[in-house]
Amino acid sequence: MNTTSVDPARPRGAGDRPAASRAGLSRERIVAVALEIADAEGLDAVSMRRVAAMLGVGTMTLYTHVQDKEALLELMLDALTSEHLLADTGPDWRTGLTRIARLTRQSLLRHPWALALGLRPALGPNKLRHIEQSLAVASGLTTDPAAQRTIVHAVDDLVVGCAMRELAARAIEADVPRPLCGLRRRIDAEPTLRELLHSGEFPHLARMLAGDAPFASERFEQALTWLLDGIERTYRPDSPTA
Amino acid sequence: MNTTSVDPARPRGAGDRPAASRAGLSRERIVAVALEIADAEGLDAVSMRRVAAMLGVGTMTLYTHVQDKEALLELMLDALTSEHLLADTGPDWRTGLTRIARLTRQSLLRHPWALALGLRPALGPNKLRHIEQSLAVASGLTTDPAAQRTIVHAVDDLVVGCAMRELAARAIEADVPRPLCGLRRRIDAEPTLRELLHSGEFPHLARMLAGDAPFASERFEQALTWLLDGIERTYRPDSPTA
DNA sequence: TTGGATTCCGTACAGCGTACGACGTAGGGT
DNA sequence: ACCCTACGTCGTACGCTGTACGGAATCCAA
Repeated sequence: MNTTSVDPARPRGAGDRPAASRAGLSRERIVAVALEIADAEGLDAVSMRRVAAMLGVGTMTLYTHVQDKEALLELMLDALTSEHLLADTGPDWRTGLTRIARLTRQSLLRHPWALALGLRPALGPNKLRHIEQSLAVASGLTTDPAAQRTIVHAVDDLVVGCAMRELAARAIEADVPRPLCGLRRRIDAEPTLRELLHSGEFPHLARMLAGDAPFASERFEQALTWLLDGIERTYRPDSPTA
Repeated sequence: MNTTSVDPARPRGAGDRPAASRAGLSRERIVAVALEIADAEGLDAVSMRRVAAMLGVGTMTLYTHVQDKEALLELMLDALTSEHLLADTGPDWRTGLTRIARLTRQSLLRHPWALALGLRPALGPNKLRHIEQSLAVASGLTTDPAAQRTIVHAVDDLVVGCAMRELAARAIEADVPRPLCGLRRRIDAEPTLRELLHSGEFPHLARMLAGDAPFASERFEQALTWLLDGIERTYRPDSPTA
C-alpha cells in the first residue's frame, strides 16, 4: 500500500479539512456543481467562491482545474449541449430535424442561463457531436455539405431565437395561464406605455392584444413547419407537401 | 458669487465645476453616453462610475435619473430599437418583412452588446413601434391578429438567432476573409478537438470543413427566404412562387 | 530518502452596484 | 427680506466579484 491509503476512512487528499466532498477534485465535479447552482438559482449565483464552497474547497483551488471563470462557463455550455443529442433521429430528414429542434428548445428552456451567456462560441466535443448529428440528418436531403450547413444552422437559429423570446416572456411571467398576457399586463402596468397604446398610433397592436394569443410552443411549431416547408420546396420540389 | 466659487481651481461641487458637460443632466444624456461606451468598448465597459465620469458627474447622481443599472440597460435597448424602424416598408408584405428583417439584423450586428443582454423583456415605446410596424406589414397577408403575431415573431426570432450565431462566430474572428473558417481554425487550434475531428466519428462535419462555407449573410438570406416561402404557402396557397 | 512537480489555498487588490446621509441651492409662503 | 422645505448632487462605505501572488502541503519518481 501507499502512504495515503494507510490512514482510514479518508475522503480526501491534500490536507483534509473542509467538508465531506473532496475525494478527487476534478474539472467534471466543478462543472457539475456549477450547473447545479445555475439551474437552481440562475447564472448570477454562480461565483467562483460559491462553487468552491459547495465543493468544500478553497476558492483558488478551482483555478488549478479551470483556467478562468470564462472557461468554466464554456465547459458548462458544452455539458448542456450533451442534452441536445438524440438517440434516434427517426426515418427521414424532416422527422430528424424536427426532433432535434424540439429537443434543443426544451433543453434551452429548462436551462435559461445557457442563452444568457449565449454570445460565446462555446465549441466543445458535444457541440461537435450535435452539429455532426444534424448534418447527418440533413444529408438525407442533400449531399452538398455547404447546403447541409445552411439548413442545419437555419433550424438551429430559429430554435435559439424562439427560445430567447420565450424566456424573455417568461421573465415577466407571461404564458400562464393565458398565453402571453404578459405583454398586455406589462403595458397595462406602465402608465406611459398604456397611454401610448391607446393613442391610436398602434391599431394592429391594440387589436392583437385584444384577442387571445397563441402559446409560445404553438408559435414555435408553426415557425418550424414554415421553415421546413421552405427547405423542402428547395430540395424536394415535387414532394407531395411542397 | 457663492461660497463655493470663492476658492480657486476647484474641480467640483454641487455648483458647477467638473468638466464641460453638466448643464442639464437628463435621462437622455445618460443613455446616450452609455450607448457610446457600449458601442466603442463593449458592454462590460459600461459601469455606472464610468458613465458618470464621462458626464463629469458623481456616480450616485445617475440614480436621480435612472432607477437602476438594469433600468439604464433597458433604456439603452429601447434606444437601439429605434434603429429597427423603417421609413418605407415597400409595396407588399414580403418586401416589408424582408426589409424589416434585414434592417434589424444589421442593427444587431452593429451593436453586439444588444444581444449580450438579450434575455430581458425590454419593452419600450420603440419596441412597441417596431411590433406595430411589423404587424401592419403582416396585415397585408392575413387579417387575423393572432396569425400576424405568429408571423412577425417567427421572422424576428430567425433574425435574432442568425445574428447571435454570427456574433459568436465574429468573436473568434471568423467570416474574414474566408467565410466561417473560424470554426476550422478553432478546431485546429485545440488539439483535443482536432484529434476528435479526425477520429472518424465526424464524417459529415469533416466533409463540411473541407470545403468552403457560405457567408453568414448568404445563409441569413436563404433562411429568410425559406421561412417566407413557408408562410406564403400557408396564406397564399395559389401564389406563383408557392 | 530526497527533490521536483503538482495541488491546494489565505491573503490582497481593484473593480463593481448601490444604500445612506450630508450638503448646497432654488422656489414659494410669509 | 426672511425662512423652510424640497430637490439635485455626490463622498463614503459595504459587500460582492474575479483573480494575481506566494507559500504550504502533498504526491511521485528516482
